[in-house]
Amino acid sequence: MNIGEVSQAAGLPAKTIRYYEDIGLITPLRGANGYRQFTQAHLHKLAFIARARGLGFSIDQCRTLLALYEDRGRASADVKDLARTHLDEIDAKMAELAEMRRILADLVHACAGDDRPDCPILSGLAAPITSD
Amino acid sequence: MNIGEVSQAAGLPAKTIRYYEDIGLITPLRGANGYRQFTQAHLHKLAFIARARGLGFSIDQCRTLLALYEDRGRASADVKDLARTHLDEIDAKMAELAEMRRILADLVHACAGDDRPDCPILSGLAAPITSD
DNA sequence: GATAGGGCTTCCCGTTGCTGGAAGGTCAAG
DNA sequence: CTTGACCTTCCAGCAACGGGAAGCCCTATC
Repeated sequence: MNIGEVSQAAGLPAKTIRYYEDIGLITPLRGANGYRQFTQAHLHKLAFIARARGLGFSIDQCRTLLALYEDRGRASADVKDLARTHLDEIDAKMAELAEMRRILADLVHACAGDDRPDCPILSGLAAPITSD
Repeated sequence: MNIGEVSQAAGLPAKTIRYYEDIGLITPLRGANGYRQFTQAHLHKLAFIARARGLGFSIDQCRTLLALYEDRGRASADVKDLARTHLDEIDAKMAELAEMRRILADLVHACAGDDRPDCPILSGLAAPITSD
């Protein structure tokens, strides 16, 4: 397969696939014309990466996941550890966003949003909300 | 004030403040020795930016917020629009994270996490979960 | 006056994960 | 033979800084 075809099949832009080759995630063969040649195994790997990325795993985590995937002697505990680490990262991000959201929603709620200049949002940014 | 002092007072790394100058967010004066000279007004602006960044506003949004802040004739509706846009962005990110979290948590839950190689997490990544 | 230390300056590279674009080779169809 | 869709490489850039080098500046101490 050429890159266009795997791109379609894996749901990844060709640019991304070239990038993945650059950083050593996959290593397609080359045809006589210099075109990259992908096998079903390559496609399988790319789809694997695409899904892992879709779950928010970093490229480095994907690299580790791929290595575990291809290591038939792995312990599932290792995979689970990695996944749980990532789950914690997600939870941390969600908590951070929730906190932002909470404060921001309060400010938005307090703002009249009319044509007058008084704005609790700007005031809130100009000085932290002191509750005394 | 020198950069170290405002850095402390605004809670921003000196590097960040220099960067903000680079991109035109603030324009401190310069002393005879070439050192940046910050006024209380500069500090105020930096603290404003720091809080806006803390709420997740992009640099560009901060630029707009600053402009609105300094425009005494602004309409609070403009501020509210921007804030609401950002609120929507936060909601979108949270939804995306929640969806990742949901799937990932399922996979983690299904994984024994022992020394055997069978791993639903890897299987789930290798092929999407088909419920038929 | 020399020296040590801290703070300040600029400059340039690295990060993450790509994306866009230019300049050019290749291939199949008409 | 030409057109157009592929493919190739390389270079640049995004956000929002952070690290570190090389080199002034300022103050304190001896």
